Amino acid sequence: MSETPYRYTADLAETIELAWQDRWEEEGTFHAPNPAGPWAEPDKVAGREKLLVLDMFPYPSGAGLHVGHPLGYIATDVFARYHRMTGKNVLHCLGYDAFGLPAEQYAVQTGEHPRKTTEENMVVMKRQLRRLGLGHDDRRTIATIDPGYYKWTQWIFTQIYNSWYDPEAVRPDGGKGRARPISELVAEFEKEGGSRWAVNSEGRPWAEMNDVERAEILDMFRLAYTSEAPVNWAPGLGTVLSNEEVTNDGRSERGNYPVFKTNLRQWMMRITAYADRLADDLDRVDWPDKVKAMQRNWIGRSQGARVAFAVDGTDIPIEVFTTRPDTLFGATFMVLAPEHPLVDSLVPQGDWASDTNPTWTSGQASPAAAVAAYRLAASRKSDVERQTEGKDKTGVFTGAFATNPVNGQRIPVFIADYVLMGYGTGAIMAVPGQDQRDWDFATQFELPIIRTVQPSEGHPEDEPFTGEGPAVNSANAEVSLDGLGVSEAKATIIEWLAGKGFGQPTVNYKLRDWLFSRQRYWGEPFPIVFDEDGVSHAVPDSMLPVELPDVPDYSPKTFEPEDASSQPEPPLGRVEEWVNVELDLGDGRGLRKFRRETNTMPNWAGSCWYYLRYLDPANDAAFVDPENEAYWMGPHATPVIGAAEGVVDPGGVDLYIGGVEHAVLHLLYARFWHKVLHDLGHVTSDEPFRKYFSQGYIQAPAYRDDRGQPVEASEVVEVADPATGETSYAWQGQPVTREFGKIGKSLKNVVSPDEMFEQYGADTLRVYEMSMGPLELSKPWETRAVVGAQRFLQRLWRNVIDEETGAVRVVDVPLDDATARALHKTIDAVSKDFPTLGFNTAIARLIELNNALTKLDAVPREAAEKLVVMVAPLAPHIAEELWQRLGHSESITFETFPVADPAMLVEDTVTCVVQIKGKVRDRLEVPSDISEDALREQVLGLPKVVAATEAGIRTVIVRAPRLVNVVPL
RNA sequence: GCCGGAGUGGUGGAAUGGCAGACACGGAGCACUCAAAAUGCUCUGCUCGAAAGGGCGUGCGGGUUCAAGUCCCGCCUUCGGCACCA
Repeated sequence: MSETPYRYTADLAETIELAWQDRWEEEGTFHAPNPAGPWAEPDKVAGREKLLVLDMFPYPSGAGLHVGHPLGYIATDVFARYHRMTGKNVLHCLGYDAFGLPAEQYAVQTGEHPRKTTEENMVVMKRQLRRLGLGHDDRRTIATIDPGYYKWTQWIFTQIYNSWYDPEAVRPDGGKGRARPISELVAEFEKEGGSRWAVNSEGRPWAEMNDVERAEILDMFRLAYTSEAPVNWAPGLGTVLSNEEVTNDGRSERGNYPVFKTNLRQWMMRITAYADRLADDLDRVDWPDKVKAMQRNWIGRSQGARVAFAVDGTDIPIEVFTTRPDTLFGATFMVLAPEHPLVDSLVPQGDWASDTNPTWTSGQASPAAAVAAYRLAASRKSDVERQTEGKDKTGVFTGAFATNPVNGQRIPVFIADYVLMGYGTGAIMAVPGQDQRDWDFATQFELPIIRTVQPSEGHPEDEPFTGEGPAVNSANAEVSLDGLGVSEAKATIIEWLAGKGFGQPTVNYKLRDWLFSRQRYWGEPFPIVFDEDGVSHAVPDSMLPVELPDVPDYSPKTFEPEDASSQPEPPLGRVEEWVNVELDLGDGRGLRKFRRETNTMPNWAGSCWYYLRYLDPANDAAFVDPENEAYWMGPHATPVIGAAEGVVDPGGVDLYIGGVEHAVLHLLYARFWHKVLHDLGHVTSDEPFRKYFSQGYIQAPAYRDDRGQPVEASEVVEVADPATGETSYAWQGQPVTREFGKIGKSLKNVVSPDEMFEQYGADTLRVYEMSMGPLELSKPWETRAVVGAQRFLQRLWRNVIDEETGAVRVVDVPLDDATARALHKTIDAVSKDFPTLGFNTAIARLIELNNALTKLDAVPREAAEKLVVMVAPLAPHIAEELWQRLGHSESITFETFPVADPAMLVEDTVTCVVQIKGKVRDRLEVPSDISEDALREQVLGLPKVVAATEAGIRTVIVRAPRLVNVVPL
């Protein structure tokens, strides 16, 4: 029989934790009231501040959670629980991003319906999350695979499909450019003499066009449209991918399959229309600079000019984009991407001109032969090969010459694969004097180099100069840039070019439109049907959702991963009775025959708007009640900290925590959808995530044997060398090497939260994870160290409960002065740390206070109660239990967080540090309100100071009351 | 190559320009115990010293300052992101 039957052990923790989780569920403790909609409880909303705290949408993985996953969930939970104690109406919940590749791949292998495995995984994950004691509003746990959810995903798609971007329309905030219903565009087309009109390629006006022609015109405007364009095709996956899903070595982010560029008709999202707003509005949100930089980089906005170069023998000029129009006088040749559509019309018939430099011809007999050979070779090169070639420039002369508009010089036109068709105009003016790549090419092909910016002193002769400097060699009869700085020269030449009709200022972006269709089964079907003319139509709202049908075979047709010539075939295409339908779309044309779109949406679709559905998940009439959206997400009265003067707050989720791996993909797509919904008047907020915080990762030790293969980490033992005391590691008797890496199956280093619950309890796990270090840092997991968190909670428990009798042992006596001061210092520190996510330092302060209480003979009730309240956000179960045992019947959840008494924060006396020449030499207890003069005098009288200043004193720095620095002569 | 972050004890980490190393893990010792575990207490940056006390110390080299982990300049290492982006 144990002598301490009431000790806080893992078993007791489990009993307490399960009991409180049941009670929270029964009482609906974390149900957050809504102002409107099906769950309207306006009286509970009134007079309280709101707070919306969310985690990134998780995928319910079949392996369950490991200890790295809950880091962010615990952090948001602590934050949310803290704010409930400050009286706010806090909404915190979590759903499932349940469409996804793993379930589908499992289905392909086993024939098991992906819905079944996904739902099973969700059950496991739900259990694990509940066991953590997260204060989620469980009514709002949505899943993207529910038809009731994806009905609204499809509805949003039709909203985007039925919209166009009007760059001239004025927004409520005064800016220009917003989405408008496509019906308004059609109305303008139909208006005779209206401000907008359209003609098709044959010159026929709107009124005379047939349906197919009109659909083609509208596809040029719709924000969701189909287009035949080069897309990323991964034969090994059997699907196409967005640019964001392709790694920089030309492989799929998921599965690491080769990706090829193929021309296919696919669904696209016109995200480029929002490029400026997506870049500019980063100034309005509170996000890590790193993530803002990644988005800006991805959008890749650059200011420059478009300049047209006339070409000998054709009427069509070559248009280039340049960010350095000031260097135009140094343009000595041009380069087109091999795929550039003008190449064919440029290449002259017949043989090379007799004076052609032999290095330009690559040994081919004629320009046409050389170009054909080079294009073929370029098309066969993968992105990887193009990259590994690095700076070795290849290319070939087209035989054509263009004219430099500023000086009339005839300059040769090349094709080379260092110019990319996907950026700018796919053609450049080459300025070797001021560009490294052009310099390399010019050197290789013996082309002239003219410096048009004076290099700085000492700049090597044999290198291009890309820095700032005065323009040289840059004048014609009408304009001179000589002597001007780069930005003045740019402005001057652009003005001249524009006046002459040779060019105009322009802005270019790296961002491409978002490829939105996938040839997969496990995703949202498009709410789109095609009529017998092949014209697309949105399915009317009344027919949503378009439910995902069952199929005999879940796999898209996959191919040899290297088979670039293969074509995608979506699985839904095999369900003929689903694909071919007769519908009345309500457009007055009655029942007609249609074919359904057989592609499905990418995984990102469901995660682009889920945070909005949390706000009103039971609403059948709308994706979210506007009042609920305005309440939870609406703009704040004041902009975020650090935002520029005059900026309007965008609103959005008050705190969003998730991994930085979604910095570009999810966060950019969600912002885009949100802005469309904002423009169309469906949401008041202009950004989805007002404050985003990217948490670090938890890494765990992994071990490899002598062949470099990972071995099961849990079976590795630590061996201490008896002679040197150095530790090494062994697995089944063999020596292994240790490293720290991402937790997962591949490194065999998974630590499950289930093990932690069993050995320590959820509260201990929560405290340990929050105490490891700053939330934004990646930190190594150390199971051995978890015991520190458990000891803290155990001491806390013992301060309140007698381990032998189970009786409450706090005493109803007033606080002594030292305890009161320690308590209020802790309150002060902790209430600064919680709102700023400084949980590691908050825990350190709480441990200090708890240890101070441990040293008392008996713990005063006031100190114990306030400590328990402060611990509650971090370790809610033990706090609830102690709170109840201290005699309270209500949950601690809404207890008011203690407020520090400022009078208790000022000490009567403080330790003054006495420095001599900046080094600490003595200490002195002084009254905290001591005057500078009195302190100086006292310090100068100290024996050590007297001894050190025998030669005299140079200066004395007094920072009363904490520091005096005496500097002797 | 470009952009951004990080380098502090044996380990994770803490420090509005003002006592470097809070708190925790690990380690050492002591108490309790027949013993062990658990728990409690003490010590724990390196170094010289019996001690008192001293010297050194926040990746490296400079600088600013009475005073630098913190600010500035130049490097090194490392981790992310982007990358022939005109």
